[in-house]
Amino acid sequence: MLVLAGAGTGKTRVITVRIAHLVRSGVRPEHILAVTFTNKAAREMRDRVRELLDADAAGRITIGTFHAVCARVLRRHIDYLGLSTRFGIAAQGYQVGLIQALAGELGLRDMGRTPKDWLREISARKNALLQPDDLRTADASPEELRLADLYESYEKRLHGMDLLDFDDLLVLVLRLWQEHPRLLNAYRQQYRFLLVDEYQDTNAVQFKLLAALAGDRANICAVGDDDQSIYGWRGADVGNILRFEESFPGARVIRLEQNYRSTTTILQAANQVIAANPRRHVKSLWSARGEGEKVLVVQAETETAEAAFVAESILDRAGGAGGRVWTDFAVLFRSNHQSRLLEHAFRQQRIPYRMVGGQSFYQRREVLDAVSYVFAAVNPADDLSTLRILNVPPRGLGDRAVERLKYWQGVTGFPLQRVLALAEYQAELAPSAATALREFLAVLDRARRAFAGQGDFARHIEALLSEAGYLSGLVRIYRSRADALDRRENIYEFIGAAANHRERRGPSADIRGFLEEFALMDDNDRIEGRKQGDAVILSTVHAAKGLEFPVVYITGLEQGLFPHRQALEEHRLDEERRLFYVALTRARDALVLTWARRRRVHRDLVRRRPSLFLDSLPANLVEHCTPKEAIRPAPPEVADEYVARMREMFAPSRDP
DNA sequence: GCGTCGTGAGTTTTT
DNA sequence: CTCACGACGC
Ligand SMILES: [Mg+2]
Repeated sequence: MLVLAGAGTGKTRVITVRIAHLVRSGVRPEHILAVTFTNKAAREMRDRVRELLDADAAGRITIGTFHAVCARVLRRHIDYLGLSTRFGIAAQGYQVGLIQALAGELGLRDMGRTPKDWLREISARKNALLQPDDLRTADASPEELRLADLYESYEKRLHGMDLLDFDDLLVLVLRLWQEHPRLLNAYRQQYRFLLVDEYQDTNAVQFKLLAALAGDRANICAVGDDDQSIYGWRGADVGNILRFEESFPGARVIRLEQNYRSTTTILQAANQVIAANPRRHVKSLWSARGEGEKVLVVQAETETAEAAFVAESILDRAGGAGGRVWTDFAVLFRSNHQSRLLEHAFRQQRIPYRMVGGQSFYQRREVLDAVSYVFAAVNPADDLSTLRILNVPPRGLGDRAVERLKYWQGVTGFPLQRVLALAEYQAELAPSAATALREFLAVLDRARRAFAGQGDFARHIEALLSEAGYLSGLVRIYRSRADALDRRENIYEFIGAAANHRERRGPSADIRGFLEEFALMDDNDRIEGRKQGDAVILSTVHAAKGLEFPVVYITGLEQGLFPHRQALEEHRLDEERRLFYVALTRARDALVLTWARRRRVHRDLVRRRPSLFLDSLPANLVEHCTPKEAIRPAPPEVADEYVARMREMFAPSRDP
């Protein structure tokens, strides 16, 4: 069954209700697999199932992202493919480091491509199920051949260190099932009922995984909306949802047309925007929620004024008669960096805020350093982590020491940590550096043994970072004291996440389980205290998928920003428009769209033009204004009351 | 040969 | 703003 329906029609609810229905009609919860797009969505789904059924049943259902579910499969069975079940997961920052090293070795530096570019290319090939050899066709360009080489050594090195990247999690499960039909059969027996949310954003591998698991029985329930496909850049294929009936013959397609979320104004605006896209399933969405406010388009003079306006406007609306709390407001943007200015404006106005999703925490240098210390201790074969932390803080092991290290590795073929321990190598170092090196190795060794035991690994992490001189070295690594303290705080967030993991999982939890979870999580889960509390939500449009808010601000609606410059240049506007559609349809009651006439880009102040998406809104539903006009002046009596209250606050106390 | 400081360049979206 | 890289002083 496919539920193909527009935004706000209750698609996700269909899945939870169906799960409850299945269990009530006698299906064992263990036989149900529900796949969501994010970990947060998985958690929410489990919560809702718990409400509909009970905690026991909810706990026995498998609910998770493709990546989380696949990681579990590989933990049990990846040895069938000749890889270790003790694998670690390499997050993006880690992959970038590896590509950088390999690009250097293969002479691929300075080719006008960043490591991230290479990585994106490799990831695209992997998700299309292409092996390096598949790229080496007779008519392959030199460029493609270079990519094949890089791809091949990347995988070899990664897997040689018992590490998998995100794509591997999916690709290797598929390979596992293809090469071992008996295993596949066992998983088919296990997962007899498949439910998939956000189906429009599945990619080729994910589709094949589902098809393999469904088999002939095809007991699959997918929900999605082709208009909300926004991950094409990551290999997602809208074709999966458009071809559902061919892929799963006999499947029913159900359409839902009532939107329970938005006012008719918001819905009509969104409908008109998305109507400009070709090749889509046209849907006639309607809402019984009434007309509501007009869509407000606010033109600010500068990007700072734009951010200030958003903060003031929220303050204004929150104080109004609507009885709004902070979480009723969401501010959405195209790119992560746009959050900076908004955060600053919110801090100035003392408005509490919270970023949704994001990967920036894991990509922070100090967090990656801390993770690398733990990786290097847990897995002595992890050369990349070892190299990363070898001279952090400075131990006198600079370029020359690393060059000699590589030489000896070439001679012996040992992993780096073993080379570092060689007397022949150490003899080439300055005495002070050799001493520091031996201490470094001893600390890693102690940590390794500590992690192998059953103890509290959060404390072991702290001990490791402390004994290695990393925590105390922060003040030397980073110029300013404030910077060092900030970074220290982030490292303690990492340690706190470890403690938190152990609290939840109990004493049987181990460091590998924690590292896996930490790699798969988003920042909100990584950072304690980011989770709860009444606060305005800041989010990229991508990360806001599946969420809804009473009042939504969409900022930076300018040519080049939203739609993004590259999408404009490469004529990839359809997905940008879907993204705008997703943004619009997050709103229940009110929409405020903003842009700035001038904006600082890099170092220059640049004149901006309004987004072409603004032109596609129905004129009769939109009101244009400046920040000043958008914020209602307080009525006189409110102003009087305010003045009176201030007077009272500052009046001399009448108490003796 | 190591470490620090200054300069300049680059910034979509995420599991 | 943050990172990578190169120049320069130790
Ligand atoms: Mg949904």
